[in-house]
Amino acid sequence: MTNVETASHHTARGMATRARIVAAAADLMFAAGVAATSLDQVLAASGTSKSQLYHYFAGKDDLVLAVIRRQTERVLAAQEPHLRQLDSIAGLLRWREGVIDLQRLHDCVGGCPIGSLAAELSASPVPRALLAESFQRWGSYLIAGFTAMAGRGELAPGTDPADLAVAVLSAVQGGALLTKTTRSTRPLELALDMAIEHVRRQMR
Amino acid sequence: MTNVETASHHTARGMATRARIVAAAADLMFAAGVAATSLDQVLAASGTSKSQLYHYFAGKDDLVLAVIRRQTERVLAAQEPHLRQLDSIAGLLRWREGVIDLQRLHDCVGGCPIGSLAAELSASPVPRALLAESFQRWGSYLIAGFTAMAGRGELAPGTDPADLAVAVLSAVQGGALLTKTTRSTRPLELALDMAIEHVRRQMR
DNA sequence: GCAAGAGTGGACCGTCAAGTCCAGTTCGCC
DNA sequence: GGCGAACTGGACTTGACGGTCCACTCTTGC
Repeated sequence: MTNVETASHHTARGMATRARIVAAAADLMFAAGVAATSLDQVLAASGTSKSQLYHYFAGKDDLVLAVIRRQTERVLAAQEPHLRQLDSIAGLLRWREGVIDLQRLHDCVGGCPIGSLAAELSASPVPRALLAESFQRWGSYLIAGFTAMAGRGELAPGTDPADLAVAVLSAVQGGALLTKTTRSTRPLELALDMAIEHVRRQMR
Repeated sequence: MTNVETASHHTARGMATRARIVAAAADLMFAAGVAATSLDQVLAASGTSKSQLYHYFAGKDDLVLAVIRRQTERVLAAQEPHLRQLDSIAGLLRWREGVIDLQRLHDCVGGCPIGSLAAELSASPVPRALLAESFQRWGSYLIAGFTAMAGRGELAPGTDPADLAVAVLSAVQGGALLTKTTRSTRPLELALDMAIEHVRRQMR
């Protein structure tokens, strides 16, 4: 009954309300963290009431799962223009700019929405599994690009696109964490430079 | 009056009590996060009472600062055998093993103690500043190693040891985050491999 | 047009968190 | 040994939080 993305029993108005709740929760949790965000804050920010929240979600934990899904979609959507062209150094460099611009947009506050959720929630099994899946989805775009490069014979034989993707993602996450701690885009820039150099090094 | 590491007004017994509180808090917060750890849990785990905690700390925020300091010391101490020999690829590889073993020791739960605190606390100015300092201290060991390499002419001219250190630290943090999310040491291994390759690339 | 059920508002409750307070004990020092 | 300060125990206050409940209003399908 809860946690339904598609309109099974829900009307258009209901879905809109649900979406408003998730959007408000995602913003607040991005800014302050999951634990530091109360349901009352979410209700105030979304202009809804307790009964509505519990009409659409089983509880806070369930809402958090919806937030994870939403943030995953948003992160991927924000990179969408670049994600499908990660099959060349030029494409990776364009993606690099996009990722860094995104951090600048938020003044280096909050870091990576997915990464922040992962840091806070990966002690709990269910959110952790969902977040692992989010990373995997993100990584799949990198893997697709690297696989295309390998298919064109641009990658040294024996290079595993999946391993390469994990390394690059690690660089993004670590760079984003240091960026939000130091309030400077520099760490993210350096980490991404390293990662792209790493890819280039596998080329031949 | 609070937050005194050295024995200004405190007796040996008092300092021991204080240390027990910080130790218990650090362990609990490492396992579950800062927000998810209550003072009552800390008291129970340390065998102390409310009045003692508030005798040594101004409040939870103040206790958290002490926890940051303690975890920083612990992380650096755990790497101590390797930290002073980061001036060669061989030294970096030994350090790599140490870092990975540490994650294995905790079954990939919790990630990097400093990184986890940074992810949760870098929205608040005071903890954030302290954590930035912790990263800088950590990085200073890397910088020392790279500077020694540069002094021996092993690094390509124009290579900035500080930039190199930030990139390597980013890899560790990102690798640790993915490691705790996927419950596998693989991401950390791949990230560290990439980072060390990155250093090697700046050589000669 | 009229049920049935989706959607809504907000009062209410139990719990547990941080933080306060005070009375009592131990310690360090003269 | 005795005085003051450090130290300790735990009852207590206050408030916020997640969660429940019920009365009420819209929407929709027939």
